[in-house]
Amino acid sequence: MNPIIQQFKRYGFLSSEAETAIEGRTKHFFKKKHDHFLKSGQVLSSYFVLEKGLIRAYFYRDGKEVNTWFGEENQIFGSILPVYTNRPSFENIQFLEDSEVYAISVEDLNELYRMYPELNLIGRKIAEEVCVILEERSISLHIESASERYQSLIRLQPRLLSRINLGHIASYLGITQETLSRIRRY
Amino acid sequence: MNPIIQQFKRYGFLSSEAETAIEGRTKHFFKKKHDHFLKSGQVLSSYFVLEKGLIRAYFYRDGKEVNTWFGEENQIFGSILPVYTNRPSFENIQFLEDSEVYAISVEDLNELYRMYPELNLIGRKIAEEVCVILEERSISLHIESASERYQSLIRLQPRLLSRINLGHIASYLGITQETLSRIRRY
DNA sequence: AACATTTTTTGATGTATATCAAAATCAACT
DNA sequence: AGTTGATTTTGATATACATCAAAAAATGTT
Repeated sequence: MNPIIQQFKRYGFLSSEAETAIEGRTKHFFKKKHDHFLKSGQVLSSYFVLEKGLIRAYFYRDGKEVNTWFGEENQIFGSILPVYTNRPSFENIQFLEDSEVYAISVEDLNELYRMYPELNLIGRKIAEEVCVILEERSISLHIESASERYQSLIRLQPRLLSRINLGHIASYLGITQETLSRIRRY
Repeated sequence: MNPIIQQFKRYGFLSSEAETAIEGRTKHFFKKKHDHFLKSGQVLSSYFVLEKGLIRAYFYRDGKEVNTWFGEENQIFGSILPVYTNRPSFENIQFLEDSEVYAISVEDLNELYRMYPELNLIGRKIAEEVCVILEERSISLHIESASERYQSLIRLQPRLLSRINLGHIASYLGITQETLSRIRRY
């Protein structure tokens, strides 16, 4: 089954008509390691699911890349900003491994919301779950030391550490790679 | 007009039946400065609006209070966590001025979502807007220095500074009051 | 107005993390 | 297996911010 539909069904009921409509608008494609999904400011991003693969979201600050999150299999993600404002995201999304992707564009999603208002319950649940995740992330950045943030990451997304290099992890944690190296040495 | 309804209408259409149902479930009350709205873990929080007043949300860390956000007039807020999970928030909410409040409980809100599914569009929009705000907050904590975070606060919520003491502001920014004082001195 | 309480500022010193430079290790390719 | 480039670690030093203590200023109360 289309993994977007599979993810949607975790949040609420989907009529078979809505399911068919989503099916017809789902894009399926493959990307190579280092490819970009979205160039910031170019394309409206959308919700998507990795059947297989790994991605990072990042933006530029003083010419340097800053990672904001990582995505693995069996998650639904995308930028909320374009869904909410209909404007492009400032985030770039890059594949860190060869990946198989199912995606739905913002335009299609908004049309689906119009045609099948029942989808708004699922959209609400997804946005609410993202709020909870972002709240935890803010608190972690607000009060935890570098080493505590690293421990939190190990606890919450342990598999990431074996798939992503330490430079990317350090950037996500908001510290330098040197500091992360020293933290790991204990 | 009931300011909860007023806020809801900023996000989408509300049928007159739904409006009446919300009206009937809205609680209206007054609170004194220093009162608490919710004690964490006790009561399920809800969406609410300040007709007049000022609040802070905070939690405890190592016995000390840490502020997570402030709320003023003409905003809708509450913790998403209880709405999403139906479990109490870890946050405490305290009034920083004598306040007039309109509120709707999580139980009532969830019943309204069931009775008037159209409300899910509004709920989705609200959650999506909160996502955008939380994303900005995370980025601020991720990459900005103490002084930059202070400047961002001045830019985004200038009126807060004249209504809230510097201890509360410093806690919100994730720095000590002494550091904030030195930042302000330039 | 005088006193008590709260809030803000100042000073001295300590600590976590950044920066810069280089070495060591690992991975990829021929 | 040897060479090249990427990743990770190590060392020396700098900086932003914390901590502790106290003074100064502002605010509230009788």
